[in-house]
Amino acid sequence: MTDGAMTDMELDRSGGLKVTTLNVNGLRSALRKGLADWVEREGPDVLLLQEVRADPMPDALAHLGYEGAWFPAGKAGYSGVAVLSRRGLQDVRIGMQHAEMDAEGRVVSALVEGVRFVSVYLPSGSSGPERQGFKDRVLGDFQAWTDALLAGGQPVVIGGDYNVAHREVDLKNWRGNQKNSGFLPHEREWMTRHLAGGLTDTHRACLGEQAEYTWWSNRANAYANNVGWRIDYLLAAGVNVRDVRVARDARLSDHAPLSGYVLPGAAGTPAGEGPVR
Amino acid sequence: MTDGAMTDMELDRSGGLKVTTLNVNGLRSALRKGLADWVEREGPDVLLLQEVRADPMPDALAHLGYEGAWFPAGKAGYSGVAVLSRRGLQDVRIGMQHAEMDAEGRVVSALVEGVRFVSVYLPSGSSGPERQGFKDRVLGDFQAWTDALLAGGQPVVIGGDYNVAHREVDLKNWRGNQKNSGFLPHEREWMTRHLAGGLTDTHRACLGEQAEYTWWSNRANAYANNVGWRIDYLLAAGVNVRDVRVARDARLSDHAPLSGYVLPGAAGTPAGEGPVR
DNA sequence: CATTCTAAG
DNA sequence: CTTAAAATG
Repeated sequence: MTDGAMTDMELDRSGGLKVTTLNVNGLRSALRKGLADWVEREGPDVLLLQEVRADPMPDALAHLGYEGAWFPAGKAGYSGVAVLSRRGLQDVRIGMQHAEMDAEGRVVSALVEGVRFVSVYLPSGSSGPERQGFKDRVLGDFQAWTDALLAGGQPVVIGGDYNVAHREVDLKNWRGNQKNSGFLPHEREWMTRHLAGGLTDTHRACLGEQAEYTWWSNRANAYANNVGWRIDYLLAAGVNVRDVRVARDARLSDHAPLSGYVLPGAAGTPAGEGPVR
Repeated sequence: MTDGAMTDMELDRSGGLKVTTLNVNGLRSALRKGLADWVEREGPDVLLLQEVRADPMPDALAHLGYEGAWFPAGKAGYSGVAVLSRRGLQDVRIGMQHAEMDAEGRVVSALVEGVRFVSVYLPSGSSGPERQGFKDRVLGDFQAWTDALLAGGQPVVIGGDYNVAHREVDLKNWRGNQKNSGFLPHEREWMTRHLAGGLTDTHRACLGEQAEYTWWSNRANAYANNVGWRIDYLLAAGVNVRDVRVARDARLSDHAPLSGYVLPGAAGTPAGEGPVR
């Protein structure tokens, strides 16, 4: 390798942390579909899981060197998040001190090599007005929680299923979904404010204006027809996340894994610097 | 073929009706496992099904010429019986005029070529004292119902899951099951009285004292180890049922199909005339 | 349409 | 252990 600027293909990742976020839609199901092999092949240092839908499974990836911080929901088989790491795990924080969110196991975080990694699973509103009302309330509360987190000045990476597509490019049929949960105007505006609070949408920064989805409904032939939504995010503050990509072909759940490289020593610089409209 | 007495292997079955009884443990499941192919291959004229666990499925075997009389339980996905025939179906009787039994879809019958075919699914008592109490009560009521049916003098074939093994030879571990539902002394005595009411246990009549089971638990390796129970019966009054056999290898559910040939013109003669101790 | 849980066997 | 349904997404 030569001195000077490196292109994306020859990016120096030594010393960085590879991170993957994935809504597993049932960890046991994802394991049946080959999650362990995928993780072994891809080798993320940090794994942020959502919809674990099981009690803590410390043995699931222990043979690959991962330890975990688990936060199941109060109700069995429902929701639940985890942070797994093969580079150690410090200062685990269970929940976000929010009775309703924490009853459903929706936020957990831990420090890995000085970076706080957050796994978050924001509620779906698609089952009805009651859950949409819950979602609307907790979006504001989650924003307050991240504001406080960012105020600490420590580097932060948030990975998770937000159940919100931000912009028209983030779902196939944006016109037909303007009245559907996940692409409601106030949800999109909330996401804009969330990012404006100091978080970079690292996937969009790497993508430019290209369409790329992270979730496809199980109904119809959504996956085959690529009728998807980008509702999973890797957001970062005070740290660079490069080479973000979606493993569309992994098929470990109805979501695709979203991965990137967290590079040290770049605090404060938004990753990628792509245009975010 | 020569004149004179025929051996079992050269039995003349022309003009007879082949009947099969089978607890399908979910008709949709049995269809997935190849029930339609099995029926096409075996060609029973009358099919007596138990634990249908579905709303009536008139299309399931219609392509093979079967019409049916269905009696689902009030509760979806639970119990349910049916009589299917490819030789026509007359005078269908739904239930046994017993509120509790009929709420659970446990008895249905119809006339085929002058013989009344009954499909019955007697309750299991294995889930607890409440259901055992129910079972104990309805055994007597079912006996009263068959007494009345037999009093009519018409030929009758009853096929079904009785959830009772009659004698020691009818289950692998009779010693260990003397206190378990399905082999309780009073259940066995009830079965003795039931048969004494004028019904022939046609399978035992064909078997002699040989052990042969019709059900194997899904737990452990009951099937592989042949740790089974004979709890499904083909009982007959006023008609001969010959060549009764268990299709152990069908694997359409946790029960095996039990089939025999109902021969006409033999009213009043117990089938097979094997020793019943 | 897929997941997990439950009730039932 | 297996089924089907229920709740949830």
